[in-house]
Amino acid sequence: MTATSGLRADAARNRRLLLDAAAAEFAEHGADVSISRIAARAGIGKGTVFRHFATKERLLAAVFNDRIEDLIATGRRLLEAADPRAALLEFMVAGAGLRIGDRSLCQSAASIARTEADVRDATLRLAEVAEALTARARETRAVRADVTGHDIVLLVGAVSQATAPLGDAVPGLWRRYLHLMFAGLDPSVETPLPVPPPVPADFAP
Amino acid sequence: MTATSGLRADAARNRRLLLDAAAAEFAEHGADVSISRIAARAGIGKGTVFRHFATKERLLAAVFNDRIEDLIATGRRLLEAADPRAALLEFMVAGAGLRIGDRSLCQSAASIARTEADVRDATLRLAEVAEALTARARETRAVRADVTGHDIVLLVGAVSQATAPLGDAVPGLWRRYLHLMFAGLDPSVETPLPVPPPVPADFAP
DNA sequence: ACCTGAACACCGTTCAAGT
DNA sequence: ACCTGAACACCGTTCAAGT
Repeated sequence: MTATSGLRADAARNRRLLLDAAAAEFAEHGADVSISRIAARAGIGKGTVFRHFATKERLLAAVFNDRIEDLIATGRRLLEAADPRAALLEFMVAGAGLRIGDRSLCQSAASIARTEADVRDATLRLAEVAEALTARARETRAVRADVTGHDIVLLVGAVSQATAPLGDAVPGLWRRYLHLMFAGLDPSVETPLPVPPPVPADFAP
Repeated sequence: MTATSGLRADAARNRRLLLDAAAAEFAEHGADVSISRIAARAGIGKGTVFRHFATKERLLAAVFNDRIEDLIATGRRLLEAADPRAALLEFMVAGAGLRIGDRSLCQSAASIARTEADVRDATLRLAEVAEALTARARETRAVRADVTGHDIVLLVGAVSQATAPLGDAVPGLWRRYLHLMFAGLDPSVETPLPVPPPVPADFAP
């Protein structure tokens, strides 16, 4: 949820209407829908859109951000699950499922992760939750020792893009690649990786 | 290489200049460069661009197609390598490396694979080469028995998109995820996959 | 303080006029 | 046959005028 404090009543209301309309339009017609369409759906003038978000990219980032926050909440919940391995897998399923929901939005948003400050912050917090989940799985030897939370976040994104060439022709196909990648995390084939994992500093603009 | 037979001499020459200019501009500035820029770089009028390619998407598809043809050639060559496992890995490295070269182009092109006939055909021929390479690896138990050529092609695409959130901040990072995914192909952890692989019919428009 | 729609610059695409 | 640039519809963004 993006902040609405300090706003006049009508402005706060418009902002909410705008975000809801944008989320719906992005999901239905992809990231290329026009601002006019979104404004019309929200019942506000298109000039008002730019008063709340300086650029279309920022609006996209805000919608994407809400999605990340949802996943962070899911991750926190899964930290209390009994089986660390199952919890990590479920986290990845939830993340990939979320992103599959509107792939177009997430595809455009991926390249924004570093340029938009709020998306970067949310991504780093998501990576922290992922790292906590991964640490539990590492300790029980459920996954290899050299895998980090950042790895998990990037792999979830990769899963959701893997089936892009097929559109929605084979609805659940992404699960195939999620399981294939999860198998790659197994300690039984722990050959050394050629490159170290990314660190938070790599996300700096 | 896209066909130029049956064209008048000047048209064939312009088509080549256009494709070269488009490839260069897409690589340098991403898939969002304007047709005007491309036309200017090719030294032709922008009206001429649309005489050769009815739409910007089709131009993008043509450039992407040349990239796929290159990879098909690489795959054919690797079919004669001694070690099936090393050959498959090298094929995936070559494919991901190619796509990393201009990720923006490949990102836009992914969603076109099914709508543009020539891209679909090239993709299917690529999958055939990948299947031949995979079959050799399967026979020597270098990879699990339930992995197909289509799987390999989709995984290569996934690798190239995995690091999109980081841009070019960590240059060789994609190799980390390629090796992680390749580890997932190992027969030692062959848990059953939840969904069957895609078949050529799934690429039908 | 916030909203609005007309105005602007730019882009993909079309097409009448040229060779 | 093919090339060209002016013309068109549309988009993201700005801003003067309103409340």
